[in-house]
Amino acid sequence: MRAFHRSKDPTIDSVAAAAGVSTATVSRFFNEPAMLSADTAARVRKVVDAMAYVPNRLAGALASSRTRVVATVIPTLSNSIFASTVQGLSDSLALHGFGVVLALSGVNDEHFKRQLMSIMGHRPDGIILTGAVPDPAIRARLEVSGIPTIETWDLPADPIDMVVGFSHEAVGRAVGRYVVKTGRRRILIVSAGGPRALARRAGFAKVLRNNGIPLPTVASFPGPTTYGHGRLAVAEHVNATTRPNLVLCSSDWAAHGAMDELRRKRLRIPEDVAVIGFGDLDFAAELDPALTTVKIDGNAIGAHAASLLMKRAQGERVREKIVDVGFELVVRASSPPDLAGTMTARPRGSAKIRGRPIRGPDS
Amino acid sequence: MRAFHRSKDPTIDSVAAAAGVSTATVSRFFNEPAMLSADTAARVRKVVDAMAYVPNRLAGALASSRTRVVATVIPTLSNSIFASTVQGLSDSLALHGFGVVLALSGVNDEHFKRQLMSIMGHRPDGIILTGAVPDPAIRARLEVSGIPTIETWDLPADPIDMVVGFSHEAVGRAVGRYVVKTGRRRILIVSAGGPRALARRAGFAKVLRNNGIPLPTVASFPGPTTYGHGRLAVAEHVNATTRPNLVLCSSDWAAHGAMDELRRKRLRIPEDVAVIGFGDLDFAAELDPALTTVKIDGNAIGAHAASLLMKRAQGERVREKIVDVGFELVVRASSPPDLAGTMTARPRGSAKIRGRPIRGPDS
DNA sequence: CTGAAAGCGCTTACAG
DNA sequence: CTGAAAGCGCTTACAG
Repeated sequence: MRAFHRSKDPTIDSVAAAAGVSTATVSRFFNEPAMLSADTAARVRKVVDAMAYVPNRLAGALASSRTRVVATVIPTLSNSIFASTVQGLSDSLALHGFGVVLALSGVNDEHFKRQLMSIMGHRPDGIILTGAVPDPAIRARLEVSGIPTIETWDLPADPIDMVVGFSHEAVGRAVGRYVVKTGRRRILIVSAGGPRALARRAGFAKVLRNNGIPLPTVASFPGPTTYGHGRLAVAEHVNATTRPNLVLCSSDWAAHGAMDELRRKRLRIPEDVAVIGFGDLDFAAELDPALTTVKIDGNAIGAHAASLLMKRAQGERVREKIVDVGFELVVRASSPPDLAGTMTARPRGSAKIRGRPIRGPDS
Repeated sequence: MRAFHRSKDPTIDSVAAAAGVSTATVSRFFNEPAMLSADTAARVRKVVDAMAYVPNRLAGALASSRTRVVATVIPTLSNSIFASTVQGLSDSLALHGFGVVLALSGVNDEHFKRQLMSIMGHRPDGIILTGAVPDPAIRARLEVSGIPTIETWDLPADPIDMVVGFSHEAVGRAVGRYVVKTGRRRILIVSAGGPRALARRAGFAKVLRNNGIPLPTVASFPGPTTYGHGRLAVAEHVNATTRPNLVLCSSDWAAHGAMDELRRKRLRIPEDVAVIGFGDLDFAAELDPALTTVKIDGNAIGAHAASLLMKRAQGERVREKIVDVGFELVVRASSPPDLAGTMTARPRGSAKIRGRPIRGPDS
C-alpha cells in the first residue's frame, strides 16, 4: 500500500517531461529561479502545481552535499530552559529554508553519544549543542566530521568550534555581589547538579568567601530543578533552628516552589526571606512578589547560532567564533536591594544589572 | 575548508576496499548482520572502527526509500503540553533506530502549511500531528503522499489516517458532571481559544445547561493559557460584586496563576473558591492545596503513536487506526467533591475518575 | 538561458 | 554467505 503510493510520487524527471524541459531546468526552478526565463518558469510552475511535486530533499542533499538541516541536541524537552533557544533557532533557520532535527540526549552520557552518531548519519549542515562536551572521544569525532558545531549556553575554555553562550561563573559572581549588597547572610541554595549550575555556585561562593559571608546550605538535585524541588528544599531546610533569609534557586521553577512553601510557613517575602531564581521565564515577572532572577535571552542564543551557521553555509569565514551574549540580573520585589525589603524607587519596579560579556570576539 | 573535510568522509566504498569485501557486504554489516559470517563481520568491524565510518543515511534512504525518520509538527516548544508526547515518541523510536525531526508550526495556518511542505520534502516514514487538520487542501496532500499520518491529542470525526488521542468534549462533560456534584454554581472559566479548549468548554457547558446551572463567565486567551493568564483572569473577574466559587482553567499553568491570585485576594482554596486545571503537569500534585486536574498521559500518546508507526514500517496492517487513550479526572484538595471543602477520606488524598475511551477500535 | 550526462553514497534483487 | 551492477532522485560543471 505504502510502496504503491510512494511509487506514485512525482519525480523531477516526470515533472521535466510533462513541462517539456530538462531536469536541470526544473532543478533551477527551485534553486536558481533567477536563471530561468519568465516563460520557462511559468511552464514549470504550472506542472509543479498540477502534480503537487515536492522535491525529494534526500536526493538533493546527496547530490549537493548540503542538507539544509541543522541538528540540535538538548537533554530533554519537558521543563527545558532551552525551549526558547530551539524556538529562536528554528524560526531563524526557517527563513533560509533550513530545517531542525532534534535529538533528546537525556542525562546519560552513553545515550548522548549514540544520539550524536545517529545525527551524524544525517550529515547535518550544522550541529547545535547545549553546554560543553566533556568526552574527548566525542569531541574528536565532531572535529574531524568538519560539520560546523556550536556549543551554546556556556563558554567553554577550549571550544570544539563555535560558541554562543555566557559565563555561568560570571552569573554566579554577579548574583554574589548583589547578595552581598543586600546584606543577607543566611543563605539556602537550591541547585541542580549539572556542570553549569555548579559553575554558578562556584562563582557565587567565591564572592561570598571574599566577603566573609558564611557558606550557604545547599540542597542539590539531579537534572533541572523543578517547582517540587523548590518546595521540598524549603520544607526541609527552613525550620525553627535554621532560618535562611535568602533562597537562591537554579531555576525560576524552583524559585516559585520555594516562594509557595515559604508562604505556607507564614514567612513573608522578601521581608523574612528573599528569593532569587534563574532564567527569567515567562511567569517570573508575574509572580507576587515579582521574582528577582537572571535573564538569559535564549531566543537570541538560538538566533545568533542560526546566523553563524548561515554564514558558514554561504562559505563566509566566521571571525568571531565565540559570542558571549551575556546575561542580566533583573531585580524585582522578591529580593530587593536593601535588607528591609522595600524596593528602591524604580521605574516599573525592576532594576536591571547587565552582565557584560566577559570575553571579546575571538579572545 | 568544509568541503575539504567533507571530501574526507569515509564512504561505504572506501570501507569495503580497506576490508577487502564488496560494498554489499559492508551494507549488510549494518543492516543485516545475521547474514555475514563471523569472520567477515569482524573484518568489517575493524575497518569501520578504524575509519570512524558512519553510514550516510541520506544515501541509504534514497536507495531504500525508507528514511527511518518521523516528522512531528507541534505549535510551539515553550509552555507546550506536547513536550511529554514528543519525549515518549522520541524515546520509543530511538529503540528502533528512528529519529525525530521537529517542525514548529506556530499558530499561523499559512506557516503550518509551509512547514508541512518542507517536511514532506524529507520523505519521513511517518508524520505526527497535534490536533486535527482543518484545511482540506493540506489533508489532501497528506493523503496522497501515502505517508503514515497520526493525528494526536484529539479524536477527529474524519481522520486523515491514524489517530491517538482522546475526546476533549468528553473531558468537558466529565469535568462538568464532577462540578455539578460539588454543588458549586458560580463558575469562572479561564480558557485558551483553540479548537480543543473550545471542545472541552462545549462539553462542560452542555452538562451545566442540563443541570440548570448558570452560564459561566469566560476569560479567553489566544494560544496556550499561562500562569499570567490565570492571574489576570482572576484579578479581573473576581471582585466584590462577582465572586465565583470555582475557577476552571484550560491548563495547569493558568490554574496555578489563578490560585496565587486568589490567595493574594485573601480567598481560601477550596473553601471560598475551588480550582481545577488541565494536564496534570509535574507540579500539579505539588501545589498547596494539590490541584484537581485532568491527567492526560502525553508520554503514552507518543509511545503509542510510535508503535503504530513501527507496525506500518514493518508492513503490518494496522487494524485499530483510532486509539482513544482516555483521560483521568484527578481529584485533589483544590477542588474536593463536597462544597464544604473538606476532602472525603481517600488514600493519598486524591481520587481518580477515569475517562473511559469513548470509542472502540476502528469505530 | 538551457540541456546532456556524470556522479552523490547507498540498497537490493539476482546470480552464484 | 558473498559480489557485480543497476538504480534511488536529485545537482552541477561543462558546453552551447
